[in-house]
Order: sequence, then structure tokens, then C-alpha cells
Amino acid sequence: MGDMTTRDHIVEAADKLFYQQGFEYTSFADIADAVGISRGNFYHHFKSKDEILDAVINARLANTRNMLERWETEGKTPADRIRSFITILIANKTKIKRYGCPVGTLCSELAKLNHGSQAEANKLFTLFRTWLRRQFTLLGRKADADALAMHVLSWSQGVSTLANAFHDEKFVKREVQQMCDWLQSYTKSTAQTE
Amino acid sequence: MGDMTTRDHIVEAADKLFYQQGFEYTSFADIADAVGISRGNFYHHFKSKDEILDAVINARLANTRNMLERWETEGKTPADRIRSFITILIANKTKIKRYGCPVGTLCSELAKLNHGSQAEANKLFTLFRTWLRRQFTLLGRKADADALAMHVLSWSQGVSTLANAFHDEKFVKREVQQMCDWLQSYTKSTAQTE
DNA sequence: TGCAATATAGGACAATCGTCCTAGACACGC
DNA sequence: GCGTGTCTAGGACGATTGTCCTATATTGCA
Repeated sequence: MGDMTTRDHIVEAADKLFYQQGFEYTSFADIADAVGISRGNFYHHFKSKDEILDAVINARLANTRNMLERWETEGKTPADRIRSFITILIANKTKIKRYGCPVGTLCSELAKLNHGSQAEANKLFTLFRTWLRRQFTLLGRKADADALAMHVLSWSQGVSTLANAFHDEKFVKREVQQMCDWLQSYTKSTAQTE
Repeated sequence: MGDMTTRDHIVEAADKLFYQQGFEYTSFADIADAVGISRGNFYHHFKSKDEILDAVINARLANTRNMLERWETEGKTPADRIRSFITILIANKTKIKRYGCPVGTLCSELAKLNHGSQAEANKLFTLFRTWLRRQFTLLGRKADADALAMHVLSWSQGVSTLANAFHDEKFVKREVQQMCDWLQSYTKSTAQTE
């Protein structure tokens, strides 16, 4: 932690604030206060606010890739790995209840702003999508692997949105259980067609 | 249409803009331009931006109540009525692809802003939730009616979020079909326990 | 017709936004 | 030790924000 550059600190603080308050609502002053530097110092590291956003997205992309690689090596079976994805809803339930899903809410906001970095942010979704698709392929579901990946992805998005609105932890646990049951049914009948 | 008051025009334009651009990103000047009146005229009808937001939410609540009542009378069976809910994803697919779900994106944004009208906006979700719950109760699912209502609600939210991110119409159609199939399975085995 | 209430326009307001500029502070190679 | 980049601070900038004030139109009732 001690060897982090000022730039790293800015990206870290911006990442957190963009998640908690949204991109548009977060000002330079907010980030500067969080890092403890002057506003003027910003423009030595980043030429514009959009540039900070891109840096934040890239940082998230890198973190996500690392996480997916970790799941890849830690999970013995494809089903185990998909379960790793499903249970982040439990691991991050407190934050999700308060701020929603970091990926979903960012992409939704940028879509409304019609922001130029929409495509970059959507890569976060694509990262999960292709990773999940591979897991389902390994499960023997080559034909509909992408559809199943999108299904799990959208399932978790819906749970995040409603968890955020209703602040209901029991709902999250119940849905996660259903998702695991649903996954189990695909594990045991890997050869059947849809 | 001709007998609409200026206040109605403001609410209508604000409703549209809040949906398309988000609440925070929409300024008074945007709404004034859309309606064709001066900015100063606003404060005769609304004392603050938050007051316009409340008016927009109330208008949406009223419209939603009307829609649900219409579905209630038009649908012969509870399953038919739930299908009315599911297929708004198809009816509004173009808007959803561009701007997401009006309810979900508003609630998410207000949660990030920690806005005072969060609870009011969440009533939109509750409206659908209680209506769906009643339909599932009529389907003979008294014990888990609320869980099923939340499940359908979150399912549609997830589809909206990903449809917005990926602009994929085939995905929407596929998921809607799945939702209808899922509903059908509950229609045919109404007496079975969970 | 005349008066009161409502509706509208236009601008002033302080604050904040993202951006940019300049002047010191610091580090490092020659 | 001096000079050259890099880093940081602080403030100025024009634009825009939400809000408010005042003056003018318009309406509706007596």
C-alpha cells in the first residue's frame, strides 16, 4: 500500500466515489478531498474527468480479470467456478444493498449520459459473459453456453437492483439458493438437450 | 391533450427527460426548453427541483395504477395478467434498449444520490410487487406468492439492464419466452407445494 | 369596467462545475 | 551546484447550476 503513486490514489478514490455516488454526481472537489490533494494537482495526472473515468474502468477491468483468473484456478469444476460468480451477491451483499452492482449501475448511468466510454464500461459485462460462457461450454453446454451465461448474468443483475431498492437480505439469499439449484440441475444432466 | 395545464406539460416533459437523461443530469433549462417556457416560470408551479421529481413520481404511480387496473380487467386468468407484465419487456423493448427500465434506473440513481424521495420512487416497485403477489395468490400460490412476485420482478429488471448494455433484442425475446414457460409450469401444477 | 389573483418572462444571485494557468517545491543527472 | 523535469498548490476563468426577485400579461370574478 505504501508504494502507491498519487495517480493510484486518485483512481482508487474515484473508483469508490463513482460507485457510491455515481459518476456525474461526483465532482473533482469530492475526489480531491478524499485523496487529500489540491484540485490543481489533478490536471497533471489527468487531462479531464473523462480520462479519470477511463482509468477507473481500466482498473476495474484489471481487477475483474484477476478475480476471474483466481476463480479459474481455485474452482475444481466449472460448476464450482460459476458458483463463485453467483455467491459474490452474498459476499458483497452489504454494498449491493446500498449502492447496487458496480458494473450494472455504471453502465446504466453512462447509457443515460450517452457517454463516450459506454463501450469501455460494457467490457466489464463482456468479461463476465465470456468467462461464464466458457464455464458452461466446459459443462457440456456448447450450443447454448452464451444464452446460459447471459441468463446468469441478468439474473444477478435483477437481484442486485431489487436488493438495492428493498434492502432485503432474505430475498438475496433465497435467489442465490435458487440460482445454485438451477445450476445444479445443469450439472447433473449435462448430456440432455435443451 | 389540448386541455393540459402548463403544470401538466412540465411534469410530462420532466418525466420524459428524467427517464432519458436521468434526474441529476437533467437541468431546469432542459425542461424549460422542452416545454417552451421561461426558467422563471418554473418557480410559480414548483418551488424546487425535488418538487418536480415528486410530481413525476406521483404521475408515474398514477399511470402504473391505471395500467395494473387495466390488466386486471382485461386478463381473464391470473396467468394472463402476469403475462401482461412480462411482455412489457417486448412492448417497450426499443426504449429499454436505449434507456433501461424507467423504474429500476430511477430507483438506482436516487439510491446513489441518497435522495429524500427514494421511498416514494420505490413505491413504484411495490405497486408491481403487490399486484404480482395477488396474481400468484389467485394462482393458488398463497404461501410463496411474494417470493414469486419478487422473482418475476427481479427477472425483468435483469433483462432490462442487460438489454440496455448489450442492445440485444434476441436476448430479450429469449428471456421473455423463458419467463412465459416458467409461468406456465406454475399454471399447470397449481396444487403442488414448493 | 375595475380589481384581485394567477401566469409568465427575464434577469440577478451565489455557488459549483470542469478546466486551465502560474508559481513554488522537490528530485535527480551532469 | 546547477539546471532540468516532475510534482504540487492555489487561484482565475467562463459556463452552468438551482434558486429567487421583480415587472409585465393574462385571466376571472364582482
